[in-house]
Amino acid sequence: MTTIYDVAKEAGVSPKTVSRVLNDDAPVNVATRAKVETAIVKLGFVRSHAARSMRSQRSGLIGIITGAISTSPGAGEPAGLPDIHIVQGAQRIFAQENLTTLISDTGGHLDRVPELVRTLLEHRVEGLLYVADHHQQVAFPAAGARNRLVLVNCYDDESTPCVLPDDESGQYHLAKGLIERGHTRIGYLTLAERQRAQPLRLAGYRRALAEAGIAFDPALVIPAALMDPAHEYDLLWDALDRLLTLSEPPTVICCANDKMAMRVYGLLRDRGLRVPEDISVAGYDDYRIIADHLHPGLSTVVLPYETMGARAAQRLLRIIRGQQEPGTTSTELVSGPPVWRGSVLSRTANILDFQSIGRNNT
Amino acid sequence: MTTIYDVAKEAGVSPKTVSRVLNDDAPVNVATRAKVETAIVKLGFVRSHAARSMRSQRSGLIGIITGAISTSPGAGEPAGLPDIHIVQGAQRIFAQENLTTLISDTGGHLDRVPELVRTLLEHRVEGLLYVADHHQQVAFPAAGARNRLVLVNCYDDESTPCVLPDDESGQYHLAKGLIERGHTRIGYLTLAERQRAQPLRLAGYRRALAEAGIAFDPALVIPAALMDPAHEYDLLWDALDRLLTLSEPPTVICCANDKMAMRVYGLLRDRGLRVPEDISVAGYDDYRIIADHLHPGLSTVVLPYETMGARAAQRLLRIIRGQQEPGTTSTELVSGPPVWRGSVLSRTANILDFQSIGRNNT
DNA sequence: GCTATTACTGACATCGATGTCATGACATCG
DNA sequence: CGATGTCATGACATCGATGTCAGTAATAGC
Repeated sequence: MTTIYDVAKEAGVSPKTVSRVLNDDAPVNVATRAKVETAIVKLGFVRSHAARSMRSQRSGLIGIITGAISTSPGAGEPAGLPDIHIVQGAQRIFAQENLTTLISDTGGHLDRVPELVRTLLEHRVEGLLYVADHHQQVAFPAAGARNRLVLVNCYDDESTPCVLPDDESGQYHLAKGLIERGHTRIGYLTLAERQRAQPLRLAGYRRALAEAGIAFDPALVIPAALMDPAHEYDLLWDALDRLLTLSEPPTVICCANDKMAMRVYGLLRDRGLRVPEDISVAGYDDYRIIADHLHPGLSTVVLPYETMGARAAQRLLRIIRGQQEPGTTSTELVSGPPVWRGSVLSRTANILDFQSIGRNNT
Repeated sequence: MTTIYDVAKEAGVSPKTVSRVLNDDAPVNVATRAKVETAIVKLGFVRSHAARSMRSQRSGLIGIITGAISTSPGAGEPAGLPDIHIVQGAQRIFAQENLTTLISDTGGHLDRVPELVRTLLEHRVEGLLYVADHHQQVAFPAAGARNRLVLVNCYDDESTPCVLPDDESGQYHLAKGLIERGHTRIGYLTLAERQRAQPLRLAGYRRALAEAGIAFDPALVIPAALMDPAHEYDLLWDALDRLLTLSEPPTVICCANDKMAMRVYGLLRDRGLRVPEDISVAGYDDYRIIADHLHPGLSTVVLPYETMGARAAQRLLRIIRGQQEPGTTSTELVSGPPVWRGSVLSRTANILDFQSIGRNNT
């Protein structure tokens, strides 16, 4: 590899002058600069990041720890949008700031995290992002990075700064939108109880009902997702059956995520029900590949992973740069709007029209 | 940051001895080693990668250039499995070898590639992987990395080593499997003509037909995917309509990818056709989120991205280490098997049964 | 016309590790 | 018992850049 010394010799100047040309540090005579630049091109010189960052004590690196890249197929994937989108959003911000991101993948083995953190620290990352694959509590072994760490999609009990999805608000706005569209019997196939998002979303659902003066009916809310996907299908079939055989069945079914909604499409079709003419369906996540391409398109709630990643990145930058945090709270919530596609029928426009459709097809 | 000098002072030894403990280079007295290790823990010492790699001339870094992370929603996504799986496979191999991967994202801007390459070279990556988002020809500006570069999912005209999906074989085995299941009229909704995979897959389709002695009927093969997804939907509807209104319509429809198959599910349902009782459907990619969760499950062909990534990584390692390449060819094909799920009806078991089903529902 | 800046350049030390070489204390061998 | 080898350790140079400081020449200010 050629060094600035080679370049200096070639151009007949001192190494320091080459450095000045490279960094545009201090004034350099145009003729000198030209000579140096010619030499650089001629020798194909490329700066050594190692030498540079060693001297300047700045690595220009940000570490991201995630399981996104290797959430292996088959491993208990906790249903939801792939967290790679979070990484995406963060990387966008860091790239703008000329920071290189060093992405470390857990490969699904959480016990490898301390090792990964160590590697990142060896690279002298200036900050660290920990990205979880779903909203959860974690105990991140930050070892020496505690004060330049931001958690994304997770939180801990040490008030480490974190960025979380606003599950309550998301489900609230979805339910509110459904009510505005004339639905009052809103079925809800939920996540497993112990999923962190679950009580939050349920709270949002109930808030929307309460605001509209609709009584909460526990029979309409059934858990239909398990951590273990193996038995999930039967569970879903059963939950759906319970909803549809109620004496006063729902006119719309909210699903805990888009993947579940996709299955519900199939199950409803098996029962001879059309979406949305006979029954409306909504999801959660706005998992584009599903929501966009299902037919009809799936109404759902944006799980704002990209934004969360970007926010976390901005927050980390503020911390690194020693700027005062705007608020004093460690938790930052990011909410995503509902997206309305064909899967939800509006019953407000013309009730009579709806009834005639219903009569023809039930 | 503490250095080995600090550790040396704390432990009362020379820096070199600390280095020896760290690298387990040369024999160190157990008592000395203990002192050093204690000092390391006490001071929270972490090696500097920069200094290390500068001296040893080994970075332990591999660069990966991809658009995987930021194939932004909305940008003309060329339908297919997200290339993140390729990165995944490669990273698995590199992690085994204690190499850290530096993932550079094009952010969808191909013109940023030279800049990314430069950054990677500044980090003195020992090898470079370029990952494309679909099977295509590229002109990669390798600038100085030409001899430690492997292309994945793409190839160039300079015989750079590359790893590609075996599209011919994939479609061949799918069609062969369909024929074995009693299908002879096999509809095929293809990719756009200029997609590299298209002629290859068509060749596979025709080879299977030829081997079974079935005449090729051009009316059964219709392009239904565009590079621009905006008009794709109408195109697909029209293509499907043409297939279904043939005097002798197909008993199965092969789609260019799983996403298209998902849409076809919906369109077929609109026409009152049941999958697979009335018509079978097959996809391509084995995009798990779709293929697994559609109802019924989608029969498709594995696009072996994870394996391709791993193979490319292994190949790059061989190149870096100066080991002789096994073959002399620059191109390495990786084939993926068909996966049979519920969307394809076997007509071989009992033809009469099938006919009765058909009569009831047509 | 003399001082105060500014433009431009280079010598040298330094960042934090490791490679090379030297050295002393023992152990082993013939 | 002397020659040789191994263990254990440290002094010193070095990797490739940049920060500090110094110095010269040209320009500006009064």
